[in-house]
Amino acid sequence: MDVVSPELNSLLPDEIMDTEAIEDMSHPQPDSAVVQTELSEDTPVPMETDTPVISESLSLCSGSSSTEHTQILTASTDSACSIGAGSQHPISIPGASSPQLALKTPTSTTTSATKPTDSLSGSAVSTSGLQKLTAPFTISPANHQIILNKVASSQATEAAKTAGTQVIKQEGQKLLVTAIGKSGQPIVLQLPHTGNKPGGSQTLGEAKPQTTQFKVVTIGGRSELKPVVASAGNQLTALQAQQLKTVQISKKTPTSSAAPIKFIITKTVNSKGLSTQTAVSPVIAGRVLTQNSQLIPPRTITLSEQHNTSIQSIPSKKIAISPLKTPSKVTVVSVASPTSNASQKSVTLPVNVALGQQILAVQQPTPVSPVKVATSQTTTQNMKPVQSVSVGGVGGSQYKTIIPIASQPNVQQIQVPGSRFHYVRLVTATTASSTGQPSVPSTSTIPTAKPMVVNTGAVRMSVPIVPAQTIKQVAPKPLTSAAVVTTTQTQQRLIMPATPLPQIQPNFTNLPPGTVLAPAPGGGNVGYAIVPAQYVTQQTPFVSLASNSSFQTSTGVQSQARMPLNGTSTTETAPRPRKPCNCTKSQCLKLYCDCFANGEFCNNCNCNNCFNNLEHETERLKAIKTCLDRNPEAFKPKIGKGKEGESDRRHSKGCNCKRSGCLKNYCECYEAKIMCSSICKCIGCKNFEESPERKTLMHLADAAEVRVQQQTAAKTKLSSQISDLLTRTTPVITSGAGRLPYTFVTKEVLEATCECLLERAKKAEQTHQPRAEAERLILEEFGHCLMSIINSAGKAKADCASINC
DNA sequence: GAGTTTGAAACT
DNA sequence: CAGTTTCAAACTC
Repeated sequence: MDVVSPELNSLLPDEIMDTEAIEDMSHPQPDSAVVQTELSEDTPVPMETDTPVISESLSLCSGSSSTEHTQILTASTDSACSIGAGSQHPISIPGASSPQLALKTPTSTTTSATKPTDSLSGSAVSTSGLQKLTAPFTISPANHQIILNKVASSQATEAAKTAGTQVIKQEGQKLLVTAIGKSGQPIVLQLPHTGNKPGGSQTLGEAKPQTTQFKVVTIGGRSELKPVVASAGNQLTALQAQQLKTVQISKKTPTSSAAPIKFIITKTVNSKGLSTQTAVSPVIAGRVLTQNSQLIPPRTITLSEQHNTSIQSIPSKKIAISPLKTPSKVTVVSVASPTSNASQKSVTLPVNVALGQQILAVQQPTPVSPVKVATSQTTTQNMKPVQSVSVGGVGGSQYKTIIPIASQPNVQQIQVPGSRFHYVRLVTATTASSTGQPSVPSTSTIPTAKPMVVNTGAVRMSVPIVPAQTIKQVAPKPLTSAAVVTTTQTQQRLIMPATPLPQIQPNFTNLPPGTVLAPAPGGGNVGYAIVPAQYVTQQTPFVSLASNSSFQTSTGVQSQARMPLNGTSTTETAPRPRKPCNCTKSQCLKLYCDCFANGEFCNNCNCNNCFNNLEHETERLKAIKTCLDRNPEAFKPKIGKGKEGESDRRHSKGCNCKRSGCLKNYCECYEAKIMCSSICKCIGCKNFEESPERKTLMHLADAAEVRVQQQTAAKTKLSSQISDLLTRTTPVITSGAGRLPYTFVTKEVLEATCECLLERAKKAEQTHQPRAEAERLILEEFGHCLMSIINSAGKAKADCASINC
């Protein structure tokens, strides 16, 4: 997991990147944006682990002139600010073997008056504990400049001077963010990929022939902007600079109907065991732009050895990451820096590591979308639409998409550790900007996976970790005027009434996963609907999210997205279909109903009097609220990570079995294929590690599975053989040789046979033969006919066979 | 497929 | 919080 430092985000300009400009990579406009992507096919990506120290600590501090892995970081988006004006802050990354790089951070007052108070100091980036930057640093976002240049490499320095470029690199993943609308200094951040090892291999990784995804995104058109890329050897060559693909991203004018998107940086991350990596396709909605190109990795600052890179004030903050996750691609969405007082701005920046997704969202100061939606607060203030966050990636091609959230700070993405789902918190603008503490106190977090929150004064970043989930690829869903958080695998979806029901508004922080907040069709500013995220895209007409013209541009992508109802999907990427429920009395509005419990609509179920659908929004919302009131975590997955140090999953509550011995599917633990733990209150439990009964069952299950596999293989083989046989016999039949006997019974043959039989019948009739005798004669004639057919067939075979030979 | 068993959810 | 009831899934025949 890697996260763009908050200061970096704070440096981002207010201008909205026109992502449309990057959609068409073939027609880049060179003077406003530079997007460069370099893929790293074989770079192993460290899996997020549950180790105590997951996040790497990156401290940028002046005075620490470590000879290892030091870069010059100069942050300034103001062209007037020269790199020399800033103070140099060497970054020392213990264990990093990369060449020295000095961090220049211009602290002096610059001409940029937009962010005079956004200075960032202290540990800005926390990467893996294995690797820490010892020196604190100070970045003056006011300059909108972060320049990372190699001290030893004058070329890089010069290059950095010439073009304001922010480069975030992780081994196998390189992210270049050009200077944000201003000809500032380049920012080069390296996200080292050294697995669990400190430093050392980072430079080696650059020297590897592996391809890395490298991107340079420049926001804000400045003709003087030039892509600056430091080579792996801290050498910036013209060729390398040429290799950088430049894409101009014109500033989005407010008149655009589309919701403003600052910019999105897609970063490819290789995951272990995943040899193949696909480039992230451009995402219309999320405007994820990924471009693969062979590039020499620029010298960057290592943000994280592992993919877990978080910016946090507490270096030892632990991020629980499920081992199952295999993030391979990361999309980093950069957002504009808030124009308001930095101290008042707080943004939760969730990073979904487990899903191979990183989310970096920074609120945009400029309100663009006028859509109002109900908030979790008692007030119904203007809420800015939240754009969907799509988590893509199945297997080896997961990519992370970070989409700028609302233009105002009233929407926060919430990652609930231990939850498989993403949440979006809607808060009022005042709430979001009022405190440095997380504005989502109600958001439950699992101790093992607490969101990493960095309060930099300008931007608070939250880096929550969610349990590993094998997510399904979901097409980016450019959602409209709604807060949409899309998860992929387990689509817990919730529908809330589109009609104004403030009195029954549930706590949004406890909404079922996959919740999509959408403005109610015709509901005005107060109505809202919480619908399954996937449902939104699948049932677009129903949701009518397009009511807001500001999101119309994403409809094209919406049509592409197909979301399942109750697990059913029209695409192969859809999750495994859920078993249809059979509820009869609960109206599918209680947790008895699995569909409801999973936040899904009932679809293709066998339930009676089902209210778990959009037609009963009110009832469903009430039921949801009731459930949440009873148990705020009612919609959270029961199976989560165990305690620290426990790698196994465990039931959040534990079972209460009495008669099943916890060896039947009655037991939730057993059903989840996990063993009972100390929190279970079961009696006569046999679902523990050493249980012979359990072992026996496991063996039986294994044997059964083997049998199933064998049967499947046998069926496949048989089918293949039949198919092959048909393939081989078809030409034979048509050619004559080997034709089956019935193939000789043609229409003509039948007619001739019938004529023979009729003729024989006429003869018998003419000769006044008895009926029995007539039948005998007819049958006899029929026998002759058959013999003739058979003889002809045999003769034909013989002839064909002789011809073929 | 009907009936029984089971344990979570809901209720008191 | 404990006991009881309700409920739907799991299971058996």
